[in-house]
Amino acid sequence: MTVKKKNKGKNLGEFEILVLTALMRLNDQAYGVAIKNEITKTTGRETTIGAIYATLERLENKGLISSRMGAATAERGGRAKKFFAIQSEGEMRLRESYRVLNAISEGVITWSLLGQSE
Amino acid sequence: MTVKKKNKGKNLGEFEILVLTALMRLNDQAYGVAIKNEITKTTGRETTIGAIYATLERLENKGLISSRMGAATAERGGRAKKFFAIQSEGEMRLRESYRVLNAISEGVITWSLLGQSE
DNA sequence: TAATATATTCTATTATGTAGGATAAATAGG
DNA sequence: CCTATTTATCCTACATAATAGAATATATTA
Repeated sequence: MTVKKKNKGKNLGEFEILVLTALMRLNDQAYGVAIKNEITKTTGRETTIGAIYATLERLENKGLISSRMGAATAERGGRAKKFFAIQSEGEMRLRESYRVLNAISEGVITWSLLGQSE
Repeated sequence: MTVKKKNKGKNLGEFEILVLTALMRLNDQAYGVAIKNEITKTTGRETTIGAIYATLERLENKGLISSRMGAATAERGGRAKKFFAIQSEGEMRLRESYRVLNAISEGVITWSLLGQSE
C-alpha cells in the first residue's frame, strides 16, 4: 500500500514563489542571472546564483516552467543564455499560493503599508 | 574559516508564514489544533497536525514565538492546551516576508482578484 | 475503569533552500 | 592563434523546512 501524501508536491516554497514571480515580471527575458538581479532589485533580498538555478531546475522537472536556449548575443562574449518561461500549470499554482497568503493575512496584515512603519 | 551563509536563518518558509499569520489571527487562543483549523477555515488548505507542531517547535527554537501551558478546560476531557504567541522578532520577520512578496508581485499579480478568475 | 474526547509528541522521510567553486562558451587584443 | 576577460550555466554538498501518520498523554463521562 502506498502512503497517501496529502500535499505531495502541491505547495510552492517561498523561494519558488519568488523565482516564479520574477519569471513573470521578466517575460521573455528571464534567464538565470537576470532573475537573480530582478529579485534583488525589486525586493532588496540577496540571493546566490546557485540557489536560482537549483530552483529553476526543480520547477522545470515539475513541469511548472519550460526552457529554451538563446543564441549568444554579440555584446562582449560569454556563454549563451537559457531562457525560462512559466507554464500554465505553474501560473495556476503560483496564483493559488498568493490566494492562500492573501486569505490568511486578511485583517492582520495591511499589504499596502508594508514598506512603511504601519 | 567559517563559510559565510548569506541568508542563514533569515527567510521564513511558506508554511512558517502561514502558521505565524494564523497565530496573529487567533491572538491568545492559538494552540496546535486551533491553528490547524484556522488555516483550513480561512484558506481551504489541508494540513496535518504533525506539520503544525513541527513548525511551531522550529519557530519557538528560533525565538520567533513563545509558548505557555493552559489549564485543562472543563469541556469534555482531553489534554491541556499549549498556547503560542508571536514575539516582536517574529512579527518583524513576518512583515518582512510579506513585504518581499508584495514587492516581487507588484504589477503581475492582483491580490484582490485572486479569488476570482482574474 | 473502560470508552471517548482532545491534544501534543515522536519517528521517518522527502522537498526546498543555500553556498560557492567548477566549468563552459564566446569575444577581443596582442 | 592563444590568452585574458566576460558572461553565464552547472555541479557538489549540506542545511533547513515540510510532510505524514502513528504513538502517546491527559482529562471526562458513564
